[in-house]
Formats: sequence, structure tokens, C-alpha cells
Amino acid sequence: MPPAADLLAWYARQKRELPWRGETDPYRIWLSEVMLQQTTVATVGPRYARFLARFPTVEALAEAEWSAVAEEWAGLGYYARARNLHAAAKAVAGRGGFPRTAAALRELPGIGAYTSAAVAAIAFHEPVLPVDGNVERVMARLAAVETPLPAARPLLGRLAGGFMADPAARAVPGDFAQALFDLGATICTPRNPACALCPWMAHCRARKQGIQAELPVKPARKARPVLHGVHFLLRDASGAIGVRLRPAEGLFGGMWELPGTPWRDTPWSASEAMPHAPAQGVNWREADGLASHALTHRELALRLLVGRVAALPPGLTALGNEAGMPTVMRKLLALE
DNA sequence: AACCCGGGGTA
DNA sequence: TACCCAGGGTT
Repeated sequence: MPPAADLLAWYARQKRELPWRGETDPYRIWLSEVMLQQTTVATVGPRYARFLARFPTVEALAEAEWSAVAEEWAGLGYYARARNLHAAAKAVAGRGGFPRTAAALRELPGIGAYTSAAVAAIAFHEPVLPVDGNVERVMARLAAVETPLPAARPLLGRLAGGFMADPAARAVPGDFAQALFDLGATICTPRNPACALCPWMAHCRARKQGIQAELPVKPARKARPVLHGVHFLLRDASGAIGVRLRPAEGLFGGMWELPGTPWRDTPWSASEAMPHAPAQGVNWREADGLASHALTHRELALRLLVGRVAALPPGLTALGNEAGMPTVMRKLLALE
């Protein structure tokens, strides 16, 4: 196993300057970790500051209305994160503060194996190592693990955890974890790793075999089915948009949407779509184009019908600010 | 173990 | 296009 001290020395010189680096408030560290789940540093940066400006403390977040949290999370994706964040904030505020161990943090909604270890290591200096995609990649290369993911995950986790036996890593678990993140993000990258700059180059078995760019082995991704839908943009006399809340669970759960048809694998004809209109007797005009939106497991192809009424029908909420809607809905609005 | 759940940047 | 990203939850 390569020396932790070599990586920490590299980190001291080459670490990225990030908005959440140097924070000691567990609330701020937790928020950064949740925002960063499957989301790039570049995307999170400005949204992190904006979220904290609106909800500066876990108590402020706990006391907020869901609609305010949803509005603040809009566009970040994986909206279950926001629902779990809100629920966890209420639990933490209710018990008077954050649990201080990974095992106890793990009990909070939206905090899994990775996030519990990350918060425990960074905020509370517990000698645990959070294993994210970066750490998995570094471990797979160091040990030349050719078993495909996700089957290799338990082994990669054990390899990572082994570093906590090194006193240098154990002394600063949060720094060591973030050093691994930075190594994966800037040197040990998915493609074209910059091995010549790596503090662990001499210890890397994949590098010795020349297979570093092939690891870790990941399964081929399946094709995404296309789902079709038709949505209705209805404005009242003041220009406000009629929206409705999606069910709390599932796709875009708890977020605002334009009323419309369900999403299905075949296109909708006009006569099929019309029963799903939010109001009758409206002179609907179809907007040009299509809102195409790619998700992890499907692709959406949505059409837009535009109409105007004096007053929105019951069941629709007037929304003045479209910024609080998921990106796919904003793409639809842009068709008008 | 397999699947669901967003959005954006990059080669 | 395809892949990746400081993953978690459900079945």
C-alpha cells in the first residue's frame, strides 16, 4: 500500500480551492456533500452559496416551507435529495444538532454509506474513508482490479479502508479523503490519466501493466427509451402560469410542472391529448418544436400547447417565477 | 443485483 | 453520441 504521507504532501501543494473547503460547520459540510452527489463541482459552486444565503443554518432549513426548498433546488436534479435534505434538517434541529459519528449520521434520510463517512471524516475527524467514484477509480488502478463494477465495490471499499491503518491518514481523515477526491479529479481521471504527475505512480499496478486507462471496468449502459407527452401552458389575465405539484415520490417528485398527459412510449395525437387539458373551451395553439430532455434511464420528447383564460381553473396554482421549475419544464416554456 | 432518479460538461 | 460526476433508496 502506498504511503498516505505522499498523497497528503501532494494535496498540500495541489489541492483545489473550493467553496466548502475549510468549513467546519457540519451543516455546511453536509450540504456540500449532498449537493455533490452525482453532481459536478462546477455546477454546485454557485448553487451552494445561494442555498446557504437563503438557509444559513440547519434550523432555518428545518423551519422552511417545502415550496421554498423545492424552488431553491430546482435545476439541480435528483429531487429526492431535496426532500431528504429537508426531512433530515427537521430531524437534526429536533434533536439539537448533528449526530457525530458515521453510524449515527447514516440513520438520517438521504445520508448513505458515502455521505455519512464524508461528514464524519471532514466535520468530526472520525477515521473513516468515504468511497466515491474517484476513490473507486484510484483503488481499482492502484491494485489493478479488473473485476467489473459494481461487483468490485466491496473489494475497492476494503482497499480504501485499509488506508485508515496508516497513521498519517488517520491523523487527518478529512484531508486524506479530499486528497483522494482531488487526485481522482485532476490526475487519476477517467480518461487520459496524468500518471507522470501522480504522487503514487511508482506504486500503481495498473500503470505498471499499462492498463490504467481501462480501469475500472464498467458495464455497458442500456439504451434509453423515449417517452412522449403533451403539456399545456395556460396563462391568466395577469400573465401568471398555471402549474401543479407532482406527486412526492418518483420522477421530479414534489416539483412544479405544467399540466399535461402522462408520459408514454408512443406519441400522442391531438384528440388523445385534449382530455388532459386543464381547461375546456380554450383556443390552444401548438408551439413550434419539441422539448427534448435526456435523463439517466429515459429520454423525454414533450410538445407544448399554449392557451389563455381570464382566470386559472381550480386545481392549478399561479406561478409567477419559472425559475422554481425543473429544467425540463423550463425547456418546455422556452418553446412558447 | 437491478433499477430508479436530473442535469450539465466534455471528448 | 457516450461517459462521467464527492450516491441514495427501493424492490
